[in-house]
Amino acid sequence: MSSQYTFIGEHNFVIDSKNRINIPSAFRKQLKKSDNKTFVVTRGVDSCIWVYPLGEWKKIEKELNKLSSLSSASRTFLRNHLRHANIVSYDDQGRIILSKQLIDYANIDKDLTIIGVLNKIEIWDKKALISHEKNSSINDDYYEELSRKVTV
Amino acid sequence: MSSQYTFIGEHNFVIDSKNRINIPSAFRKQLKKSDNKTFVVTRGVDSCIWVYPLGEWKKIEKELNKLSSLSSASRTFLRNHLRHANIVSYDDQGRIILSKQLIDYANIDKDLTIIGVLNKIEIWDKKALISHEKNSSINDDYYEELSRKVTV
DNA sequence: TAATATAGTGGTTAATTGTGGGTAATTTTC
DNA sequence: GAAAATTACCCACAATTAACCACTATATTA
Repeated sequence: MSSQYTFIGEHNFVIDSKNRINIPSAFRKQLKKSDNKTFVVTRGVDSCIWVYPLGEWKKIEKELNKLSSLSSASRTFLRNHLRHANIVSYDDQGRIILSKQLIDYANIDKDLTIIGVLNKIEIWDKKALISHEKNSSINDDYYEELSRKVTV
Repeated sequence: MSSQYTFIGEHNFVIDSKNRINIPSAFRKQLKKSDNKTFVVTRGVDSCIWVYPLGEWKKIEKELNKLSSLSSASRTFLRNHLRHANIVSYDDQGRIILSKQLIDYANIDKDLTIIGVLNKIEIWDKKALISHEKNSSINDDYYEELSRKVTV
C-alpha cells in the first residue's frame, strides 16, 4: 500500500551531449535489488518527466492490466499512457539516457532540476520549472499529489 | 493474471519491399526461451495489427475458450481474432513478415509506428494512427477517472 | 591535514540495431 | 515434369547505443 521509497529534495544537474542525465546518488541508493538499476520514464502531467523505479511502475501496470481491450476508451487510454514510456537502466556512472521525444516534451535545454516526489522522481528543465512556479501555483499541484497518497 | 511482459513505448520503423518489419530489440529481449522467437500476429480491434508472444497468445486462447458463447459481440471478436491470426518467427535481424491481408487491414504504407501495450504489441501505419487519434477523443471525465485509478 | 573514497561530468571504443540486398531452397503453377 | 514465384537463410553496412575509461571536485576518514 505505502511506497517504500522516499525521494525528497532537489538536485541540479546538466544533460550531456549524449542525452545522459544523472540520477542523484541518494535516489539510486534507495532502489531495491529487484528494481535492477532500472527506471521507467514517461511524460508527467506538467511539462516534466516522471521517473519511477521499476517496482513502482509495476504497480501502475497492474492497474492498467485490468482495463479491457474490448473497450474503445480503454484502448485509447492505454495507448496514450504507454506510448511515451521507456524502460531505462543507469550505467556505471549512475546515468540514464533520455529519448529525444521526452527531452522535447519537457523542453529540456541543458540545466535541469530533479525533484523527489516520494515514490517518483520529476525531471524539469531548470528554467521551465521556474516559470512554471511563477505561472501556476505549483504548491497546489503538490498538495493534490500528496492528498492522493497521504490522508492526514 | 498480470503479464510478465512489459512492452511499453513507441518505435518508428519502415516496412521493406519484402513485407518485413522489425520488432524493436527492447521487445525481443523480453521474449522467453519458450516463446521460441515466435509471435502470433492478428487483426487488432482498431485498424492496427496485434502481436503477441507465443506464450501469451496461448493464454488468450484459453481465455477466449472460456468465453464460449457469451454475447454475439464477443463471439464476433473471438472469431475475428482467431481467423486472421498467423504464427511468425523473426529472422536473425529481428524481423517478422506480415501477410498481405494484415498489411491491407491496417492500411500499412511504408512508415509504421509500433506501440507496446503491456502484453501485446500494436503495429500501426504511422498516418493511420495520427488520424485515429484525432477521431477517438474519449470522454474527459472518464479519462480523468482512469488516470486517478492508475496514478500511483 | 593528508589520504581516500564518492559523485558528477566528459570522452572513446566496441557492440548492437535497423535496414537493404542476394542467393539457395521451397512451394506453386502450368 | 519444368518454370515461375515465393519463402527462408545468409551477408553487409551505416548509424546508433551500450560499455568502458578518465578526470575533477567534493566529501569522508584517519
